[in-house]
Amino acid sequence: MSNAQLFPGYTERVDTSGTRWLSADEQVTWRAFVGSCHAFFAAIDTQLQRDAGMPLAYYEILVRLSEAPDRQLRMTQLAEATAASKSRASHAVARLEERGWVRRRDCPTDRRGQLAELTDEGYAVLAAAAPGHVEQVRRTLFDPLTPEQVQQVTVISTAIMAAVGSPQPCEPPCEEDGASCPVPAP
Amino acid sequence: MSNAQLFPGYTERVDTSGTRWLSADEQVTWRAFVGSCHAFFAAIDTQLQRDAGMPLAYYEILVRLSEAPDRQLRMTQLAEATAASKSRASHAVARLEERGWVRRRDCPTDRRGQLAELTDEGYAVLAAAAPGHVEQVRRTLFDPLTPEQVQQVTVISTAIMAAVGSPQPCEPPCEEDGASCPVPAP
DNA sequence: TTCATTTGATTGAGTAATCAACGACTATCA
DNA sequence: TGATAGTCGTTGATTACTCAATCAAATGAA
Repeated sequence: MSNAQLFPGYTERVDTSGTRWLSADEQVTWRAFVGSCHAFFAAIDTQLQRDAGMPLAYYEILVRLSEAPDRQLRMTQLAEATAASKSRASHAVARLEERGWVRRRDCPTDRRGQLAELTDEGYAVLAAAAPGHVEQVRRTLFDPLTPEQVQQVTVISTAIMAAVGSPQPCEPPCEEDGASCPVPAP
Repeated sequence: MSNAQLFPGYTERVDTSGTRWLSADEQVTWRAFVGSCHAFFAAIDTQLQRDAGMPLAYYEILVRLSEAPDRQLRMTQLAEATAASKSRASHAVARLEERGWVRRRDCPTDRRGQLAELTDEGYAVLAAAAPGHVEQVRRTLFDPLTPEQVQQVTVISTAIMAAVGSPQPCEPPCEEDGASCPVPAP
């Protein structure tokens, strides 16, 4: 295996294996992207863990439930809404249930089904966590960017989402959706 | 706790608690960003796991080692280079050592220190994994974006990194760095 | 009806990440 | 020299995520 093949000097080109290696600029972009995403979500998680005792993934579950009619969601819907596998949703809800923030109910229309329901305590915890979390998102995402850059984040995110082949970016609910006073998330 | 306080109707404003809630547009941006990052890195990990039997975090360790002089790095340097804790680096290197891709050596100048060294087998595994990984990165990040948007990714990532307060985006090494034929990464 | 298929959700095993605690060594300064 | 503080790296416990297997109920075709 030759070095030339493995290390084409950061020039934009295709080698004998047909690989379209990254150019020097693309390397910079890629590493900046990976590094910033890592640092960003680590900071989000650290703040939430410290101030609310939960990671972002759990926070998102509480948010989706808070936005749902009657604060209830079928397990499968919850999994889809949080971009998680059914297994992950099931495990996570089990933990949240231990803390008393979520409760499981039998689905009245499908005896296989389960409804995850946000408890009053869960709602209170979410409401208490929201301001600090939103402030953290603002400080590290919106404040450092210009309005044009924020718009670009939306456009770029949508393009990546489409390329990855995922359903679509998860929209916040409409106000007439029947959601019962959701916490403003994010 | 009032709903008005918790759910200010997606208008941009500050409520009585002083929280700067997200506007409707910001909600869309935030959810698109979170969703696309999640989907993107999940796809990257899926491809690497399927075709090379390792997650991105392990791939990055092999890349940093491949770029280092003598393919060696002190554990602390490796942790910094991969934006990981020492603990995480230590655990990860232990797994990679079990697979024979990395070897530990005593540091000659500091008897507390350990050097993680990429083995020939590890290098071969990395070289074999690189084309598929780079192709995945291209398909899901660079191909769907315009050159201007790619440039914006760099600028925006740098701004976020600075706001998070992390050292700086990890640069790819210069060619005169003494690196021993690194795999082109990412 | 009966049987096969699909869907809904959970479980358990295996792997990975975090956190706090620790042992070993170095550096500094009296 | 000796005491103290700091650095290097590992360990073990806890928690989280993934994957494959499983069970139960609904669906649909013969």
